[in-house]
Amino acid sequence: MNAHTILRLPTDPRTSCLRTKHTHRDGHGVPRNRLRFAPHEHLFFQGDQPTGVFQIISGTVILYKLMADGRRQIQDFASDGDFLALTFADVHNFSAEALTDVEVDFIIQASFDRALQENAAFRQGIFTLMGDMLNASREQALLLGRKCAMERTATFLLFLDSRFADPATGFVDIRMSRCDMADYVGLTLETVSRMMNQLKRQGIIELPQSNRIRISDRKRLVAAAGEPCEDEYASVVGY
Amino acid sequence: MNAHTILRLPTDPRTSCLRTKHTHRDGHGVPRNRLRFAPHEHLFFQGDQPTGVFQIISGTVILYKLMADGRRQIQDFASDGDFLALTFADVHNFSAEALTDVEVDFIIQASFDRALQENAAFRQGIFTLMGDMLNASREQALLLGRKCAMERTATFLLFLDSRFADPATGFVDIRMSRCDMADYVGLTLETVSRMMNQLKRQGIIELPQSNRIRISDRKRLVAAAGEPCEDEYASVVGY
DNA sequence: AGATAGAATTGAGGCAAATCAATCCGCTGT
DNA sequence: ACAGCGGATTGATTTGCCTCAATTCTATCT
Repeated sequence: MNAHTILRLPTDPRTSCLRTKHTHRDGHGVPRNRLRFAPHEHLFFQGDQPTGVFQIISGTVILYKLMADGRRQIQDFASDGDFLALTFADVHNFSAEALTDVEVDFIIQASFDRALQENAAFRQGIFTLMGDMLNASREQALLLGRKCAMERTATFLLFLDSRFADPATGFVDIRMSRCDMADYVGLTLETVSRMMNQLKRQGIIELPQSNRIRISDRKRLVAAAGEPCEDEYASVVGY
Repeated sequence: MNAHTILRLPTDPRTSCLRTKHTHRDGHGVPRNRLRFAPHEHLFFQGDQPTGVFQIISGTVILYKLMADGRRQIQDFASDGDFLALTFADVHNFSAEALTDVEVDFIIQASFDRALQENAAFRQGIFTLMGDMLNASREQALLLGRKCAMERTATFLLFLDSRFADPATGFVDIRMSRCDMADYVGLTLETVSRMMNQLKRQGIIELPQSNRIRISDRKRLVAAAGEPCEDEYASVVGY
């Protein structure tokens, strides 16, 4: 089942005050508060009112949407350097849950807005990041809308490798469960497990433990991921 | 079949010069060139190098990605007021094709970047728009990853209604084919057709012609679209 | 070491949507 | 009015993934 019980423990305001370490300032002079979250704690819930922006210092955060019956779609696994809650809406329209121990810097909305106004380099960085997030989301839409189970799984493993591989050994320590993977690629956990073990049997990946992977034949894995339209035609249009 | 032959007629530079009407300036003082495209013409292709930004004045543009074997995922139906090609990457990673007759304003990259630097109101508008696009894309991911055929179709019809309904009559003139719809919601055209006719038989929508719709029972259509998680818990967290 | 629990794997069967195929419908042009 | 064509609809069948269920594996605790 992808449906799962979500522990919606309301974060106690007193506790969250305790979270706050002393305010520091980043390279752009923006004041930040360092916060910590344990696995399964929520940074915010869908429906909450945004009060500021988070930047992840360490750890991984799951961004997801829920349906009424518990079906879950994971939008992203955010990690070091990523910004969360870059919204201009009046409510968050997804939830953010710590997958691992997480350290984040919290920037209150007013400080963030001011930095955006006054600091061109900061603004450029945020713009680029939003563009990247949009690209990633649209790539995920292609995966979810048009790829088969094996293509989805292979694509996801390439994503994991690009984000979390140990540069020395090439191994990826997978932090999320099969259910989390399934809820990201729009399959069931059983199907994800089957596809991964099929890739292992074919000698495309090493899977010494269930949460440890290495790509042993990248070319074949890329092929299994389903190729994008390669005949990319660069039209020479002189507007 | 979702695979379809794409006419990749390279836009002749001379032709595209002829497109250009005289430059005018918008309310922010940004220079714009009015361009026109006929149905099936491309504004740009996946893989092209971005040269500027488009804003749609009238008509509808399909944004889509292709896979090597022709599978297509439509990302968005962009219409009046929408901006296209708001990218900071060095290549477009989707294609943009006119669905109807289209009028757009083209803003060359340098002008756009300057406006972004100098004009706070313009910047705010673009920021908000990018946030909206990201939200829309993530909502589509939920649809593609976790909704069944009927939910997808109902959701899409609500989207059509919200964007294209005639405010006087409530009717929507559907401009795209069943194949286009299917490539947006990740189904086949046959399944989309079946779902729409099922909604018609149930008295939820009127479908006097195949390209004309009116919602007659919005409540039931919303229910058929699959409800989001309504127990949205607004945690009172005082960071 | 043995017990226990949670996660992952593996198998068997069912079902929703895809595929394949045949009309049907609404155009356009003659 | 009629033929011809592309798109939409409808039906029959297949299939890829889901569902349900049974082990197996791994980690933790006593």
